Amino acid sequence: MTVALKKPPRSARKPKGDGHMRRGEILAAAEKIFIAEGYAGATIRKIADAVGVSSTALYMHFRDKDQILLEIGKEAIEKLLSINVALSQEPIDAVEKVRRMLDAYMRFAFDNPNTYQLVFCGSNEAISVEKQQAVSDLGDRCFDEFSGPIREIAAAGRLKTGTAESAAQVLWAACHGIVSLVITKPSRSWAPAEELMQVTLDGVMHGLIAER
Amino acid sequence: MTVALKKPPRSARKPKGDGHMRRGEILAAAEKIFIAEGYAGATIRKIADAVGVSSTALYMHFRDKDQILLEIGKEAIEKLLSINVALSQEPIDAVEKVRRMLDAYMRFAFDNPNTYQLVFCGSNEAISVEKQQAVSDLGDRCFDEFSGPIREIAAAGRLKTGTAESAAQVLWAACHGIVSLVITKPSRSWAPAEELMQVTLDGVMHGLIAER
DNA sequence: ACCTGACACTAAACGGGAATCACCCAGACC
DNA sequence: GGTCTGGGTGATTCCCGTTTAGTGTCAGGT
Repeated sequence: MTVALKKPPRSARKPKGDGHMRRGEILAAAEKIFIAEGYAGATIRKIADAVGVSSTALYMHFRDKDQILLEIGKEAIEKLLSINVALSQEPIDAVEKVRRMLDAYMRFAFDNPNTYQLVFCGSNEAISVEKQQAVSDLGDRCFDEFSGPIREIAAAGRLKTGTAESAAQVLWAACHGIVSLVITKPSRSWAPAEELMQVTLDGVMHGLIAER
Repeated sequence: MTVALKKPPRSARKPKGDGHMRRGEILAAAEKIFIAEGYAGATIRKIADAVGVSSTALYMHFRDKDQILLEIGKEAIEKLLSINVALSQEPIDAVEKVRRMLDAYMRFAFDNPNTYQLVFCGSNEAISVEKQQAVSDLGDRCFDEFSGPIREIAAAGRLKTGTAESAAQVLWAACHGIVSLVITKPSRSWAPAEELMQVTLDGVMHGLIAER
């Protein structure tokens, strides 16, 4: 008498996804779950089930959970970076560039709330520094694109207060502030998002940058 | 041969902390750990060990982990609220009130980074709405104290843009933005905190509120 | 045709979180 | 005495992320 199989072990084994095929499948499933249920909701087991594979299999392709989700964040930020790069090359006034970059930034956040939280509302020290290096670098490059025009403005003597460095950080932070609050505290009663973005942009631009 | 006791079971039982004494002990221990190690670092077991009691005992006094930490947050926000209340009663210009409230807000955040994160960088939906009702209410009252002077300013026709509601939210958000970024991304290179606070305040006040 | 090793994959287990269970015991009250 | 009550306990449950030890499959050398 041979060994009786105790369970149908998943209706046979999932065939190999050759090359980087499986990796892509995992990312796609993880992104779907992550967008729907956030960081905590996107568990290794759930992702694995969605792919139709054992949870261990994910570790063939990614070092750990954070690497999966940061990869998703990376792809999202690449889009943001490309918007900034495109804007920075357009032949428009530096002030207008800044305004459009910040506008794009806020819209990006509202469109990808979970990803935005993952990357910019950094689950504090939960994710180690080195792990998010790739994402961090991309964020830096976004910020570089943004601070280019700010430096132009500063060089033209049109900064009302602060240095190019602090002004860039404050402008960025003001936009981050409104989107992060609206995203993380959806139960509060907020003014319409469009109005908040508008008031933030107008207020902060006029407050920091002198009229021509 | 009788059963050997595997461990000395804690050097006898911890005597009862009568009344609300034990509750206070737990809060004190939890606060210390939470401030030092953040939300994830403050585990039920660690807190219980620090008090010298089994982890189960904490559930005698608190419904769950979040209630312990939110209680800590509550106490901290009460301080912030009392600052705001005191400021709102001083016989000074509404604009000056707003400025001082925002300044106090940012300093509070830098002084209590972990508490600030817990309350204002809300681990999204992780903590259910009802659970944080008490803290939320306190937050609302802080915001009410803050939006009082803003409404005064709006009524005086001195708002450059937006309504009293959206202006208040944007002012708050700008301050939240800078402190939350500095707190959650300490590895980035930031301008000095004093400068960031200054530039934020100046920029956002001048940008939203007309000179007298 | 046969080994062999690399590879994608697996079940099972580990350790550590929050929370719950059934029980225990000291003291108050009758 | 008895009984109730409330703070206390160890063991247990459930779910995490991650690790271990192994299994099936296939390409390539002989």
